[in-house]
Amino acid sequence: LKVTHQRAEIFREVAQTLSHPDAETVLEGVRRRVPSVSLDTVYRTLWLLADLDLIRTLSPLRERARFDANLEGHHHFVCVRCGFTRDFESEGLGTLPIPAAARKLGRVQALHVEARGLCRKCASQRKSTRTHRKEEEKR
Amino acid sequence: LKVTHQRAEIFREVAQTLSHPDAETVLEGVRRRVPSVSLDTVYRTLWLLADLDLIRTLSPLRERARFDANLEGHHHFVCVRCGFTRDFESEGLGTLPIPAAARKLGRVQALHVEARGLCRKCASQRKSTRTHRKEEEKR
DNA sequence: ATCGCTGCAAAAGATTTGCACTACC
DNA sequence: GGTAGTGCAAATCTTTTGCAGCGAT
Repeated sequence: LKVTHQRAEIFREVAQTLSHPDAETVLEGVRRRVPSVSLDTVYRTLWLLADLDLIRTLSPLRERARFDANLEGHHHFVCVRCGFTRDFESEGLGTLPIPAAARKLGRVQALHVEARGLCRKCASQRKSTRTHRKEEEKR
Repeated sequence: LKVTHQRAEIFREVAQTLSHPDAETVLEGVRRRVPSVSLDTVYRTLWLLADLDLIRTLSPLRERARFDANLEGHHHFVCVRCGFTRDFESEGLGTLPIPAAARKLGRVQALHVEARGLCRKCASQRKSTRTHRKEEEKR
């Protein structure tokens, strides 16, 4: 597992910005220094770094758009292995004050809490592959 | 703006499940009752319903994968208009107890708070189009 | 010489769009 | 008859994969 020029620059690019860039944006940045890098190397490297836990993705899953008809009770439990997602409600969370640090960044309209972990099923099975959401149980 | 058979069934499908389905999954469900519906109608209808605020998407944005090298301070401010996203930290949020309702769904490893709202720039401009993240400022 | 890494090009997957057809007021 | 909604097929966009060449051990 080598620290190549490309890999170093790709990591540097993500590490040095505050903007949570997507792959395309990382590519633009890296190309200023390494004009020959290709988008697929960026993807490969980003997921590699994520596997090594050197970076994370914003959303814990690699996802397509998902929809939700529950307009209340806006907190979610998400299984980081299989994508199982359910709403939950909590008194305590409903009344959280908006943190000052968040307010500095803009006008906050709502706080959404995401509880990440393993659903019951995955917690008992524990394998190690990164799974995709087709395995999610549906009700 | 009509309530067609398809639209009613698509809404019903999302409203009746707890699983936050993606478009493909909605299609499967609706097809049991309306075999002729097509995937593009499902998409069109889902986004229509979202525009009407009858349903929501799980993530506030229509997004591609985004990456993050900050492994601490895991809370995010997200501008629902332009996608501007920044970390923020907060003492209070770090010590939140894990809600019992979440614990029922699985083994919770961490709570992530997302503060949704309008960034400073969007808060001053206020237009009404759904925007995409290319407009995000990058630093 | 081998093995992993890269770039290219093509493939795959997800979502959107153009267009002609249908249904309804 | 006109307008909005649908289905189909093709287009687009994002991400992944196969493969051949390259570079470092």
